[in-house]
Amino acid sequence: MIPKYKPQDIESKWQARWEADHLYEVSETSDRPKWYALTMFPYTSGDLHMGHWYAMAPSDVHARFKRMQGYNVLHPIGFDAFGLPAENAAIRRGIHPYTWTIQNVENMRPQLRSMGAMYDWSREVITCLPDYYRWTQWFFLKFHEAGLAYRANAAANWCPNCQTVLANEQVVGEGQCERCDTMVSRRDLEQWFFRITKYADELLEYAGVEWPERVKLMQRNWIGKSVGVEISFGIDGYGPGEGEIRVFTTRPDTVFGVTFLVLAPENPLVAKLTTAEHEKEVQDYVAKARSRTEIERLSTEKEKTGVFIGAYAVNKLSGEKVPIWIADYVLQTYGTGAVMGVPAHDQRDFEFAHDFGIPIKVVIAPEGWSGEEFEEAYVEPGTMVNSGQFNGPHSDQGKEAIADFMEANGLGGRTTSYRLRDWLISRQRYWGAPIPIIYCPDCGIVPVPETDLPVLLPEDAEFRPTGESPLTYHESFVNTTCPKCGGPARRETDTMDTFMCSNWYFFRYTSPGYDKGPFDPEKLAYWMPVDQYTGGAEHATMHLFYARFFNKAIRDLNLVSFDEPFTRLFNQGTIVSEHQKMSKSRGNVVNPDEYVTRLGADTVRGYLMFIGPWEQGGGWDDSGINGISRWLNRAWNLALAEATTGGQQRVDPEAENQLRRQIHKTVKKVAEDIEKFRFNTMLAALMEYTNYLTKVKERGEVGEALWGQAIDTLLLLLAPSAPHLAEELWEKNGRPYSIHNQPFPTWDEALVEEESINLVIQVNGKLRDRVAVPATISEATARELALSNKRVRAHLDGKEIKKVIYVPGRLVNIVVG
RNA sequence: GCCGAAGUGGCGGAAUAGGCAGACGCGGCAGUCUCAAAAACUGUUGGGGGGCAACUCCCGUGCCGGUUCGACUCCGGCCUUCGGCACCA
Repeated sequence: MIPKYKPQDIESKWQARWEADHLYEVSETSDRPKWYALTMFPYTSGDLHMGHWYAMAPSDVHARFKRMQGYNVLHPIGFDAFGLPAENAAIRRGIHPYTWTIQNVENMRPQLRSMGAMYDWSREVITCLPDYYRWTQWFFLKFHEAGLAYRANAAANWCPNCQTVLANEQVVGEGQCERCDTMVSRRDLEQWFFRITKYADELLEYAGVEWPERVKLMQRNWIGKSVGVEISFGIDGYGPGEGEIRVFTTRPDTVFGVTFLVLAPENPLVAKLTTAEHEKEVQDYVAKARSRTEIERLSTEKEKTGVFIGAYAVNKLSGEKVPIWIADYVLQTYGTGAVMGVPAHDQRDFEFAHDFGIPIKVVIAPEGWSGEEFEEAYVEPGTMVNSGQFNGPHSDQGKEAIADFMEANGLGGRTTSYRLRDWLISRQRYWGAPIPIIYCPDCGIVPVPETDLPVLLPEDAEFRPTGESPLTYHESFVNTTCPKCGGPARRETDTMDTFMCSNWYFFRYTSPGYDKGPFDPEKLAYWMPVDQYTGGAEHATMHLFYARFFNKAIRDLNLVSFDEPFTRLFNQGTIVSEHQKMSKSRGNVVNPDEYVTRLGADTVRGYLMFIGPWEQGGGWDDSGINGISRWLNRAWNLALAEATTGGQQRVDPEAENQLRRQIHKTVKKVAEDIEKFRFNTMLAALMEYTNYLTKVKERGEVGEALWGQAIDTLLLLLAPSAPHLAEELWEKNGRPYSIHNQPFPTWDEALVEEESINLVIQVNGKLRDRVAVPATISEATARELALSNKRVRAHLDGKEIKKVIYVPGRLVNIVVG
């Protein structure tokens, strides 16, 4: 009698055993090659939900596979714990952010354990604890020392009613505060930046890494490198040296076509140049523009808006006077905060000029153009016209000629512009790592000495909205003494962006208890860089980009020796529920616990892998989960069944031969699919294998030895995906503990190749018949077979055969006229 | 809007150096077991037409067009959905 498969009885048992045996704890002394398998650590926003499982279960399968392949695998876990949700929870529920966060960690730990992942829990990292953020602050000091950190003015969302700074997420609807519905405005604050733009060019390279092209492309577009020319325009009424407007353009060849200039509403020149009669209108427009989001401002869909400020610029090449406007589609943060308007050769300028009655001047002629008006901007290259001394050549040469001329005459020069801007890390919030800076009335900006770290986040701060950073009102925190002169001084009250915490958690995993630095250099040298990083596709630009910058910055501080932190990257898709990403804040989370209780973790792991390609994500729908449950049940019964022949029935050598091929084919498919994260087809192959074994058992044509080998292979192939079930069956079948210390099966390529194939026969590309033939069939035989085929002949019927196409091992296509 | 992906049966999906569309699973239908039901197991299942029948023909991968002996796959143009857009993480 075969015992029933009850995941509830076996899963917690094995989890406890593995942990007691320290099975998944790793050290640097192994003689196996190292493999660092990293999954993006979860944010402590509440309970673990299906979205977390979707990220973590398949990556655990991959890590387990690598372990069985013979690697010394580090697969750590930790918690991203600082940030806005904890502060919101604190305000809403009146609990301290620390309490709320740690409660969530306590809830998530057993949930994570219930997944049966091979995490090395001895290396857990929590970013909101002082022994961690001490080093986050230390890195800030190093960046400051190296000139990578600086202060500048930057706008923040400001709710005039709540008197507080709002995150973008807290601005809802048409730009209202999520708490009180008041229209949000922008407020300039002195804030800290990291000079990420210094690394813009290096960040465009991906030396020695295997990343998906689409992620690299997104990051390259995020950097937005564009090579062009900065051109100086004079200002009417101002003498040389008294004022100029610099614009950035990639099209210097069109400079004679400039009929207006547009400044960003925030451009400091606006106040200086606006004439008295336009002042009211300009001020109103600037105020309106500042309340709009960048996404709204840059939309090419909406109607163009802008106002004339009353002043004129002078085109130094043509000597022409053109009006100066302001418009919200020009951003102060990109280029020079000013653009030249060439309506004939830029579609956005064309529409702007059309709407406001500005002339359109053609300077690049399309082929065959004879002076007619344009219906839309002509953005392609062409012949230079209406451009004074530069008339005649192709615009590609004109571009260079004009750039040369400008450089020679001091009117501008070649330059490179980036869409990327420096990273604003200041947050006017409580729940983050305090920025370790002191402001002294005498000495100015003074970094906190390393020996005084960590700058502890005070527990008793007022974190409800007040109008200032919460720490500002904490007197004993703010008031301190200057480390330089010993006089009274004030602390920086802003905290750091949580992306700074997540920039280096994977370094910390290599030596989590280390207290002489952020990490033990020797252990770091052993484990880093990360061999395989997996995480949500939504992190393609921000986290993954900041972490690369961080790595390069600390490399230049001689803290690490490698250029890229993550050698291989895989971004899984998003699991959606109610048409949106699953998240606590959206209230659409699905709790995995009830499924684990009812069907077992192995089933949930399998189902999440089976619903589709991991990189695509998909909607949560549990209607198919029983299929996985049933399959694991079948595998269970099969593995514990009596050997098929029992020594009585006759062993059929052909059946054994076929089974042997099936084993090797399945091993190959499973190994290759796990390697490439194609978990859905990996499981499909295992199901087919299970179905095949069921038939083999019914027929009873194979001997005990081979059958035992077939079942062992099944369990070993299942081990990464269903670790508890595989371990239990391995033990029940008398194999030595643990299955997770066994090598992954290998395959013999000769046994994978098919002996016979189905030759497809087509007429004019349409399938007419399939014939089983030996894989070694010759072309002549295949053609002959096709032409003499009964079904084919019916379709040839008197028609002329034009040609016959033969694809070896696949098909014959007969083309008739 | 911009950047990046994806659209295939009733459903999730499989198949791309261009070569059998629908693997595997869910659901449905029929059957076995049962007093009965559930569970489990077996068979069947893209749509339409013809044939008593073994069988056979036509249509079919978001939409429109193109390249090719042959297109889910390549090219051009749309539509829809999802992720990101710098203070959610």
